[in-house]
Amino acid sequence: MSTRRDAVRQALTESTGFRSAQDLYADLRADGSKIGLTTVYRALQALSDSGQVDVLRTDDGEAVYRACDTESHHHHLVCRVCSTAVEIEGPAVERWAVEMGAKHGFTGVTHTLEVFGTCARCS
Amino acid sequence: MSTRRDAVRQALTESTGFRSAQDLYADLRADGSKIGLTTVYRALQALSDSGQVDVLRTDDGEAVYRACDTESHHHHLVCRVCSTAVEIEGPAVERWAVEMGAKHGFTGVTHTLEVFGTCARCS
DNA sequence: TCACATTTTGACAATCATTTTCGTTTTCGC
DNA sequence: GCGAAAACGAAAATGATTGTCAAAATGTGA
Ligand SMILES: [Zn+2]
Ligand SMILES: [Zn+2]
Ligand SMILES: [Zn+2]
Ligand SMILES: [Zn+2]
Repeated sequence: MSTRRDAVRQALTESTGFRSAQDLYADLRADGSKIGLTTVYRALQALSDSGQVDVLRTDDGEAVYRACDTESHHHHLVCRVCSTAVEIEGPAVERWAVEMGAKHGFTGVTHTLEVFGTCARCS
Repeated sequence: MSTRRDAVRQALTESTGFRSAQDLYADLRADGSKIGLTTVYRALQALSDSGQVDVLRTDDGEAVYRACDTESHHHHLVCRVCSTAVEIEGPAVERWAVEMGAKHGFTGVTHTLEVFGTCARCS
């Protein structure tokens, strides 16, 4: 892994919430890095492809990323205000999704699930 | 509701799956309508604002819409190939999301949840 | 250390869905 | 019919993301 990619991973790790490529680019430049926007996008692409970071879309379609503690399947409880996120699990939901798919004849079932709210600090 | 908006709603109703604004625009023009792309976007905006259609984002961030049978809260089982969707419900999931939010001090909890798979016909 | 192949980088241009603008057309109330 | 307000649509503007391509960094064997 190159130095640049590590810088992006690092910047992401320093945040508890989800950040966009543009956010990270601004952060890195503000810290004095000469990294280019294209490189930030490439690093995030590689990191998400290898499952090292999670991606989700904001309401307006912008992609935001997060370096989670675990790489195993999980979901997020995200603050609508500051975007801070908590990793959560729901075994029952996992089962429900698969059952629902089977019930309607769907195969290769997967799912996306995010919970939003306003965190204690932002309330 | 104007004639144009109705045309958009109609085009959406004729499909069992999710369609993008661009898709609907192409469909309508193909049917001989002189509708403009801007109007399609405005109609979809209004329809989703009033809760008459559901919206979700594809992996590449494009917004896709669907005129569902019910306006009450529900989720979708979507075919990855043809985008056909089935409306599904999961009372347990609804409770789980709220509990999870409360457990971490989040207020005003909502959630997004979509199940994907390959439908029987597309398998 | 040196020449050369390979990978990474970043400035800039190109895409493409979506939004804005703004002048024109319809619709509505009277 | 008439004027105000709402709806339209063509064209320009936005803004995130991707493609291009030459320069810079890195690795490798001699
Ligand atoms: Zn995560
Ligand atoms: Zn918060
Ligand atoms: Zn299908
Ligand atoms: Zn729900």
